[in-house]
Parts: sequence; structure tokens; C-alpha cells
Amino acid sequence: MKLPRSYYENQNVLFLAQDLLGKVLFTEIDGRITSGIIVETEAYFGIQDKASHAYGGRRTDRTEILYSSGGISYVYLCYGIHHLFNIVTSVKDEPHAVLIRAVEPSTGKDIMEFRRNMPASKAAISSGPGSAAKALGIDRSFNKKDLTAHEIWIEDHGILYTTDEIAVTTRIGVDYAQEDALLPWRFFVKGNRYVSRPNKE
DNA sequence: AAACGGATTGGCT
DNA sequence: GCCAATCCGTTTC
Repeated sequence: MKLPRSYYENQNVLFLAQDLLGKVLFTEIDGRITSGIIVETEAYFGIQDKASHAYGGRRTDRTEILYSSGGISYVYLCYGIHHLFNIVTSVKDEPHAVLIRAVEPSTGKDIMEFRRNMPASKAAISSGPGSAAKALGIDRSFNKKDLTAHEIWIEDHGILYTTDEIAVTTRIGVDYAQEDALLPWRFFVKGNRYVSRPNKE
């Protein structure tokens, strides 16, 4: 059920970003478990991707974790407010990552409602990378966590989507990446109400 | 040491 | 649809 380390060491980050749709992301905080089905992702393609924090081989205190072998979390603060959760993938020194942009609440909906201060009936509870992370209780303390351990992990519940059920579009909010902003590296489940900005081409 | 800007969201128009 | 909020990591002086 729990995805093994070898899953994350796959060197094809575009495959993983798509394959992660339907997988279930769990956190356990103070004994309380919450989880959500991943319904929207984006791939960040290492040193050759202008939208990636590791573009050009950049290594700083913040980005160093991206160069790890796959199966580790990368959480950073965006706009001073939002924590964005990424999965580090591929092999050591190949800093590929997958951003989780939306989940469909599964386990512990009442806890998510409390964290987000809104009913689970509202799609906004876990739609968008900042909201999905907050619903699952992910903050900076979840940076550099082993995804095969017990605080944060991903399970395969056998949910599969055909290519017809998956939309492939350009990424969100990366206009600064110039031509790389045009790459079709965002994946989401068509028609799922938790997907952020489903109409963006 | 200080300035700059962002893989966003939510509230208001 | 538009825009302020908000602060850490990075870059620059």
C-alpha cells in the first residue's frame, strides 16, 4: 500500500507527476491522521527547467534537498503565507520534483475542516497547492521528511485513471520561466471539483 | 546589512 | 476580475 522508496527514484518525473494522480497522501500529526486523493500535480524538471528552484544547477541551503535521491519532501514558503508541498524524485544529484496542487479529502475530513475553517463541502478546502497543504497540516516542519516513514507518506489504493480522464496543460504561476512556462507539465483529473483553475489551457 | 520578489489565496468590487 | 497580505530565501550593495 505505502509507496516504496524505489517508486520515487524513477527518473521520469513527467511519468511520476501523472502516475501520482489517484494516489493518496497521508499525514499523521499528534496521532491524528488526515489524507487526500491527489488530483492535480505539476512536474519540475531539475536543472534544465527555468521554473525549477534548481534551475541551472543552483544549490542553496533551501534547494539542497532537491538534489537528494527521491522519496523526500520539499516544503517551502511562498508569498510569505503559503506552504507548498513537493515530492523530490529521481536519483541523487538529479533535482526533479512534483508539486502537489490539489487533493480530494479522504480521511479525517473533520480535522481538515478545522484547519481550513470551512466545510469539506466547499471545494476550496483543498484546491490549490497552499490550500491542499494546509488541509493536510503541512507546514515548514514537514520539509526534508522521509516519505517512506510515519509522519507523511503516500499510499496506492488502486485508483487508476485512463489518459482520457487526465488533462495535460501548462503550469500555473510560472510566467517568469519564459518559454518553459509553455511546457505541458501540469496534470489533473478531468471534472474533479477539487482541481484548481480547471479551465486554464 | 538591506532590498527584492514569489510554484498563492481570499476578500472585495 | 483585481489586488493586498506577508515573510523567507536569495541577491545585491
